[in-house]
Parts: sequence; C-alpha cells; structure tokens
Amino acid sequence: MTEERKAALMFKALGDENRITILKMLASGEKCACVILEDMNITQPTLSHHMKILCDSGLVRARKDGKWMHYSIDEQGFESAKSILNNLMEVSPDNKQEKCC
Amino acid sequence: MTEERKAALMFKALGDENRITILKMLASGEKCACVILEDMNITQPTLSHHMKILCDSGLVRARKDGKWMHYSIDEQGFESAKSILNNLMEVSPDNKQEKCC
DNA sequence: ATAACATATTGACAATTATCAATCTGTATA
DNA sequence: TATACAGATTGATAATTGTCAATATGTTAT
Repeated sequence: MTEERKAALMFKALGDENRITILKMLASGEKCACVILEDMNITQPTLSHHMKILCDSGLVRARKDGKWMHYSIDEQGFESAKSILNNLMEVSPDNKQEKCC
Repeated sequence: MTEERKAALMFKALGDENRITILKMLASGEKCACVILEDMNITQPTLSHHMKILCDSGLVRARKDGKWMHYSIDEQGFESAKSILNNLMEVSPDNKQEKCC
C-alpha cells in the first residue's frame, strides 16, 4: 500500500462527524459500546460499523469483557496520525521543485 | 457549525489519496495547476474539484497570476488541522466519565 | 436447556463523493 | 478583434460510504 493510500485511510477514519463524536467521548476514558450508543442518534449496527473503522485505523482499541465491548483511544494510533500529518509537510527526495509555467 | 462537523470536514479534505498526493507535491513549494496536473492521472476538472476542496478546508492557498493558478500549502491551515487532532484527545467539561455497564 | 442480552454481520438502500466530457470565463497574444 | 490557452463550472454517472432492519453469534443468568 502506498504512503498516500495509508494517509488517506487514516484521515478517512477521522472524516466522519459521528466518529469524531465517538473519539471525543473516548477522550475521557474507556467506554463500553452501550454507553456510546445511548449518547448518539444512531442504531446499534451503525455504531458497530463505525467502531470497526476506528479500530481498523488504529485510533481505537477494543477490549472484550463478557458480552460487553470496551473501547478506548489508542495513543499510539493517534501519534501515528500526527506524524502522518507532519510528514505531509516534509519534502521527499522524489518530490523536487519543478520549474513552473 | 458544530466542532465535530468542522473537524470532520477538515479530515474529509485530507481523506483522499489524490489530495494527499497534491499536498505532498506542494510541500516542496508553490506549484501551478498545470504542473500538478501533469504529474497526476486525473483530468483537469477533477483537479480543479480537488483544489477547491483543499482551498475551502484552509490547507491550501491559491494565487492567481494571469491565466495561471498557483497553489501552496497554507501553514496556518495545517496548524489548525494539528490542533483539531490534538483537541480530540482533550476532555471537555460536558464530556465527563460515565459509569459504564 | 432456555431466555435474555450485547454486539457483529449481512443485505438493501440512501447519501455523498469522485470522476469525466462538455462548456463557460477570463487572460494573453497574434 | 480573433484565437489560443488555463482553469472553473455544470451536469451526468460511477464508486464509495453511511444507514437501517433483520438476523447471527456469543455470553450470562434463570
């Protein structure tokens, strides 16, 4: 997978209003799915869908406890997002300044 | 507009492979549209569409010079993106830890 | 075992977004 | 003024993504 694709996937995960709301909730600590669901105007399958995207992106970790799923921010994933954002600004060797028209 | 919506819009702008490629090109300095277009496998209207999204998000600035458009990274927009990302982690007053199931 | 519950998965549909061809607008130049 | 060029806009279509109802899976309690 290209760097560009990786970056785009990470930001796609962040590019949804409901997922931002979920991340903000998780900022205050681990939450189980049912608590997140209560505070949001979406159905349970939709929440499950969003949690999958957040976990796949590395931004969120899941912990199973009996029949409950507990979700929390994955700090490492967030650091990764930050460095992807920072790396965008850095000039790569194959990306030299071209003479413009 | 809610904070969540603003954040989602910023990350949506970043959540496209072609736009990431464009941003990487701009990292090495200002480029005119025709140069960007040459290096990418998209048509001129599609590029124009992406540039609009990047400019609207505040990540890129446009400068008109005769019939050419020159685009460059807007550092302030990038700082804004970074702080949105950082603010996600911060606990807001209305976002207290709830007792979980 | 059975029932109740939490979450995941599936499949269908709606909304959004990316893309292109055609056309329009504005600018420079012959 | 006429022509050529750069980029924006429009309208149509394809691809992707978000959403829900229905159902499946796995877990706890009766």
